[in-house]
Amino acid sequence: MTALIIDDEIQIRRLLRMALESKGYTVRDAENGQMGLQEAVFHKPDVILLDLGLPDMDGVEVLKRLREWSTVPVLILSVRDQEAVKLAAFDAGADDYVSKPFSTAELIARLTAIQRRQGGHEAANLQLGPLVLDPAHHEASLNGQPLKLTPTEYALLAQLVRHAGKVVTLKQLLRAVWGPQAEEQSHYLRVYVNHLRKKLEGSALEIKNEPGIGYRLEQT
Amino acid sequence: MTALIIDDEIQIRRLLRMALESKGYTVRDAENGQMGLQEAVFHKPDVILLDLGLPDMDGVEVLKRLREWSTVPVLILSVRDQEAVKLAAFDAGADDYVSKPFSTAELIARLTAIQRRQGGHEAANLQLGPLVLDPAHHEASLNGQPLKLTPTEYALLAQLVRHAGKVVTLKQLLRAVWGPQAEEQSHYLRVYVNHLRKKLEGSALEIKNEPGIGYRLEQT
DNA sequence: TCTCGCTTTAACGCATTTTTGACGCCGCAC
DNA sequence: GTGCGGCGTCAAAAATGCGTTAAAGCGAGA
Repeated sequence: MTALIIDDEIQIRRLLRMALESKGYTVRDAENGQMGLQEAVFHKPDVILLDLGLPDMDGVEVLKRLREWSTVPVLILSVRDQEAVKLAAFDAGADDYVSKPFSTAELIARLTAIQRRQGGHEAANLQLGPLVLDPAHHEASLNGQPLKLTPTEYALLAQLVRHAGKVVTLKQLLRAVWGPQAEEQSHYLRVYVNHLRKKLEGSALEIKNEPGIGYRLEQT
Repeated sequence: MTALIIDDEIQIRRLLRMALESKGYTVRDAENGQMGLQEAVFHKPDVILLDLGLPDMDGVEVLKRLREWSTVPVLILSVRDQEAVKLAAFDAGADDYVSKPFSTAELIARLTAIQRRQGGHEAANLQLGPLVLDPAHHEASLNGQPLKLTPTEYALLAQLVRHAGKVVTLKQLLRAVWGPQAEEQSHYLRVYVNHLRKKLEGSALEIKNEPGIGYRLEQT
């Protein structure tokens, strides 16, 4: 379970890091918006703590950019307590908003609440027929047999399983697996869908293509 | 989308009811814990607003009982702002905690955030009679049957459905589907309208031509 | 440094989709 | 009746997207 802290004040980062690590989180941090977004793309944290007052760009802007491709839970930290700011943050896709100064215990409690809610989708095993994905360990099994997948293969398959039976657009898949800058690189998908198809051969699962739109994972 | 308010103060219930109804919620309410739990069992609301200071039982106790069988999102309202109370509430399974007096706008924003996370909010489908378009998945269905459309066909039909019953000019259609540089290429439309008409055959929908002006999608 | 496994890039044949062009029809003006 | 413009239909040609395979990069660990 990893958390990403995006805040320019080092004291805050230290305080939060200690609190989170004591709860078993792996913590990464970033001191401005740009670096925060990069971290998010690269390390795919399970939760993000985002300060609104960043030196390089507005926190709400960071959140908007993030939401273009990620649904990771985001808790906003801010010294500003004005209603308009709060509403803008929630509107941009924030999950919670805590004003500084804050109680770390309450912060952790709110974080837990967010992740518990997220848990219904994420923490529990993803399952579709004979295929089981374990997000905690990035492992998969098919018909009870372990299924060996590379990290990229796993990420792609997980995305398909989450929307099992429904079409997932090329852009959605590329954003989720390779990041927003790879939105147009649809050849990645051709290669990796091919890998997955081979590994799913003989099972009741099939990855179908909807030409020009995306892919769909189906149980036959 | 229905909300359940559990609070003993009638002013609060009225205030919340108005705010929620204006946002399109169906609202039910209860003035004590027992009735609240009954309502929850019987009407299965999509979200619950729970006051901690109830006359018959402690709000946290209500929440615990509720969590024995339900995972419905719960937002706590309370006059008490002590940390210990908050932590107990989160620990019992609350999704958010708002202290009275509160801003209704912020409350609604927090409610929306919770429900967004829950997945209750889904992108609005375009619908016209037996035809449903799902923009999130670029899928279409007619009379419940999936309808196979190429990307261009989908884009054109979506444009017509958005202006269902009204004439859409040739230029508008061409700009929306093929881009502004194709404004004059009205022969594209002749071909694709033809495709769509064939695929809509037998349904109650018809694409009519208004000579020299544009096309109109009608329910017959 | 070498090896191994994973990711990225490139190339080719095939299927589908889009574009183009041809032709006939209808309604309207002359 | 004749000519004309916009429309409907069809089918061939061109373009695009997909599946597949293999080789070239790349980084971590021996």
